[in-house]
Amino acid sequence: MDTDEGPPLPLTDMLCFDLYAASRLLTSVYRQVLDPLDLTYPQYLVLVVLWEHGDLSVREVVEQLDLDYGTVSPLLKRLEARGLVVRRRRPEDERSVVVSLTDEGRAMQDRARGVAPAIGAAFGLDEGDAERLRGLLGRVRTSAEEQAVRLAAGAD
Amino acid sequence: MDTDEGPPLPLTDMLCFDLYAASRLLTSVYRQVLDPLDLTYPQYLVLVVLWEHGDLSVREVVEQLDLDYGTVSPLLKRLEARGLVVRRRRPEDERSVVVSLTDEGRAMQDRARGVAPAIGAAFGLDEGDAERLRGLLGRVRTSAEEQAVRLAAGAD
DNA sequence: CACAATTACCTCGTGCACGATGTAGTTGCG
DNA sequence: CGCAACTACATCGTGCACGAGGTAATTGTG
Repeated sequence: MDTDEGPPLPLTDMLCFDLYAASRLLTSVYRQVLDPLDLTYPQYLVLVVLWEHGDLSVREVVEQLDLDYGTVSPLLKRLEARGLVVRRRRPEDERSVVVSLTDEGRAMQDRARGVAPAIGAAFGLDEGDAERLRGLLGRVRTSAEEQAVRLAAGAD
Repeated sequence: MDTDEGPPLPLTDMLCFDLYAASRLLTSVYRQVLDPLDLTYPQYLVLVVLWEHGDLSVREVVEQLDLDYGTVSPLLKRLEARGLVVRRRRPEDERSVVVSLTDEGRAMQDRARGVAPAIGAAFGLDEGDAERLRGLLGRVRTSAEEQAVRLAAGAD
């Protein structure tokens, strides 16, 4: 057992702050790039998964983005108000709502062609380092997921 | 000729999503750990910098956390309402507001002793990988900062 | 001294982000 | 069938997070 309490500012706190700050900073780069398209980063993410997968239920969007219904629901409402997507109840299961791209939503894919390169430049990493970063983040996500479950179980 | 526009889902999009998802996930772990203390993650961050540096002006808190006045101001207001900090106008410069810990704010440091280890477990990285991740994130932050400036200059 | 520029801070509006709660619609089971 | 359990969504309240816009205090300049 390790009773060491570590330095006054433990690495984990700093590491988490780095992650938090880097995430906010990249969102701000997205903001600048997406501003001409009048899109936010989460809205862009929804469009990305729709461009890739076509029609999706709200549930599937929630799963793809790992977000809450309470976040995605009003987000889709705004995208629908903007005319980029439509929401329809599925006839064979009236609980389910299918999200589909409109023509304007599909056209947005062309207008967003410059987004990824600009973000790539923001990272400033070569392919190897980018892959390394992805690997480390993937391990963190897996591990944090487990820890979240562990804590939830412990605080029953 | 090179008409290659890259894969349909470029790595940068996925990498940024990984960062975004990892950041949210770790915040959710913090949420579970900080919930008994009735603190949010940004509130905890403010306390961390105050524990380390002692009295700070609002400006210094903003700089330490790389946040906006519009974010920090109400955040400090809530911390003051909870009795963890006090805000006083600096007599020699009435524009400046000094944030100080109360006794209760200092006492919170003891109660928060378990936070860092729990977060460390969430990362699930050994010291070497943690350092590597920090290094990569540091480079991303530097590079994204430059790109942000570049874009701001380009969109004048 | 006047007064423009700057600094430090606050407030407001919009959009996430999530937990809690509510509500139709569907399924499972005696 | 009757009805409890479950699923898919929506809504609400709170707290960031940031841009825009405002105010008071200080500094710089002629």
